[in-house]
Amino acid sequence: MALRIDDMDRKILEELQRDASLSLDDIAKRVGSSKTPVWNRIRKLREAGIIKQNTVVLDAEALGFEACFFVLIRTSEHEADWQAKFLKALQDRPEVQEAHRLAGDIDYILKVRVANARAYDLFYQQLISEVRVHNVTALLSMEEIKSTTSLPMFTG
Amino acid sequence: MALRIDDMDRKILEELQRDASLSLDDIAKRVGSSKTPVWNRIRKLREAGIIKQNTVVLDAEALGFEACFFVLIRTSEHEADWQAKFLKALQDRPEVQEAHRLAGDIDYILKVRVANARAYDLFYQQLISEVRVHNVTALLSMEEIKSTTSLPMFTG
DNA sequence: TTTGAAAAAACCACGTC
DNA sequence: GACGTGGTTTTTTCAAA
Repeated sequence: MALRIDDMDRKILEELQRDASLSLDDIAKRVGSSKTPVWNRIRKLREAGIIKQNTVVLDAEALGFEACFFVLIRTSEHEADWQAKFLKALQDRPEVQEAHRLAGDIDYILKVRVANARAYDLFYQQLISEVRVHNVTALLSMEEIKSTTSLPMFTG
Repeated sequence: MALRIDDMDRKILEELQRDASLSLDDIAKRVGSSKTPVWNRIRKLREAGIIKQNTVVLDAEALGFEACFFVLIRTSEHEADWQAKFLKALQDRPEVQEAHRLAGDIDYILKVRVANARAYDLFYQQLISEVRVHNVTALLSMEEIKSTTSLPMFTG
């Protein structure tokens, strides 16, 4: 689990984040190594869970998801069973792309992607009918200025 | 550009989102088709820009990114050159994973991933020294309840 | 859409340092 | 231990039917 990551690993991860469809040879060339060590490192990173998933990034708008909301939630309930129910509701809804429990005044933030405002309202109505929440504020995104899943490998 | 997407495309995209490392044969089996048509569809989806990127999802905590903030920004400036400068500042910072321009009271929301609270403060100080903002609220994530990049292909 | 064949890439065993 | 070479197997790619 506590895998030691060195600069070579970081370089490989950087390349994979940028383009996971590169061949081993290409990655090896870019990071200044060769096939086998790169392959072994990727396998280790995968087994250690550092690399969690191989996926594709899709164009949300082209697929009809034209609205994106950030939802700020305050609740007065903090009991375990309420939390479990709330959590399950979020997990079950594919519109919810992110959900965080927060410190401070606001208890939760969600990122919700839907076709349009109507679809958001449907989502919202269903959610509040399932779990009790004290206060909900929806922030509507007008423009996605930046969106990346990449983590910076060489912060410095 | 205006590629017509059918259910078979959607099934393929669903599989690719779940695991982009599957072989064509495996995908074909899962979606009830065979290699060549699946390959042709993927190529088209790629060329049409529906599939934007192949990437890996990494374990942020394992890589030392232990803090995640949502930053709400209000500004009094709405001129073009201020906006361009602000936009560039966000693009240039790898800590900023998402940035949206919002409708309403709050002008922008950012999602920022950093090593710790100290690193966030550094980021914050640098940002406000570069661009003028009226009001900034940082929401600290205590727990990532859900995180997915997957779009639901069969909303219904 | 299926078949199939050429090219490329992944995977893995062995030898080297 | 980590790296490199090379060979086998799988997969991708793209014919042609």
